[in-house]
Amino acid sequence: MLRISKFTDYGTVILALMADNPASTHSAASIAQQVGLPGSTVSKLLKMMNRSGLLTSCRGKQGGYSLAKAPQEISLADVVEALEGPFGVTECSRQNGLCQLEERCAIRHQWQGVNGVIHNALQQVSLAALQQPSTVTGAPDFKANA
Amino acid sequence: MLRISKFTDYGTVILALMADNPASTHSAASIAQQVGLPGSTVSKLLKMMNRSGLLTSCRGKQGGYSLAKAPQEISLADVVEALEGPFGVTECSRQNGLCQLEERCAIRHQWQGVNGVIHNALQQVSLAALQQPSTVTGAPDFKANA
DNA sequence: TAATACAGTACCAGTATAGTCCTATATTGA
DNA sequence: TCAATATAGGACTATACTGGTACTGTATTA
Ligand code: FES
Ligand code: FES
Repeated sequence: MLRISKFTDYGTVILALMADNPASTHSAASIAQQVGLPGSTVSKLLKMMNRSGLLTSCRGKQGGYSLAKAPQEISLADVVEALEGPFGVTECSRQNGLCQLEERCAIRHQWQGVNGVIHNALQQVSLAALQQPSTVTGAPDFKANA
Repeated sequence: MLRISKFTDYGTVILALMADNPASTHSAASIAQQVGLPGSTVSKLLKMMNRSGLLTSCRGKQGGYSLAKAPQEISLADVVEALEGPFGVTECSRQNGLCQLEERCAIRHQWQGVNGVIHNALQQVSLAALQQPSTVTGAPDFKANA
């Protein structure tokens, strides 16, 4: 399926929650409780997003996580890449040498174009946009002639 | 990963090949040979796409598959849906009752918007467009304000 | 120094993916 | 009629990924 993993989905939910109070720090436990997911899962996600640079962390009492950047500057593309690695709609559009058809494939370049378009789409949706109701609409504008 | 399956990728390669000769019928064996994939795999894909209505088939000698519609009228979205089922970027954006967060999730609606945008993007790329070099470009035009 | 909270990683079960194989059925042509 | 061709429809396998859990270690602070 052309689908993001549940983890990434959860990640966006968590980040959206944190974006409500961008200044304060949030502990894994409190986030888990608010969002209704098992603590261990939330903890794992926070660790991953921290390692990818989306969050900053502090240990000890009063510790927790907070957003590394302003909500306007974190996009869905950032979250996807943080939790799922390099962006690629097809195996082939992400990196060379992964697809056995690469040599004789006539449409590889086209998929890379599609990949760019979708990546771009996700880049234009920030955490801040997620908080506002129904801001994400509109059809993409292609130069594809057909 | 936000990625289509290899099968779907292969499917587009096969359809693009068939779109070169939209009129004639192509046997599974000849397609496999041209595209460089194992015959059994190609056969499976053709059967799936036939059942989804993308292709028409004819058995017996001189039999084979051909496109059910003109190359201009078959989009990447069609192929994805034929081979991967209903379109949904997130578990939740596709159907109700699949995600445990549904009730308290603040951003479900936003993901559905993103889903629509991506679906739309794939709908705008047809088999005919795949054949031409570098026709797929351009950034999507969002109303998302951030 | 004890409690808190993150860091890292290993682990497991369930599921999806990619690929193969086998039997049945329809069509054609000799 | 018969044999060859070619699709129809599954069942089946091995592998990889996903979602979720558990455990050990380290930093901070009251
Ligand atoms: S390069 Fe992989 S299918 Fe085209
Ligand atoms: S409804 Fe599933 S994460 Fe929002």
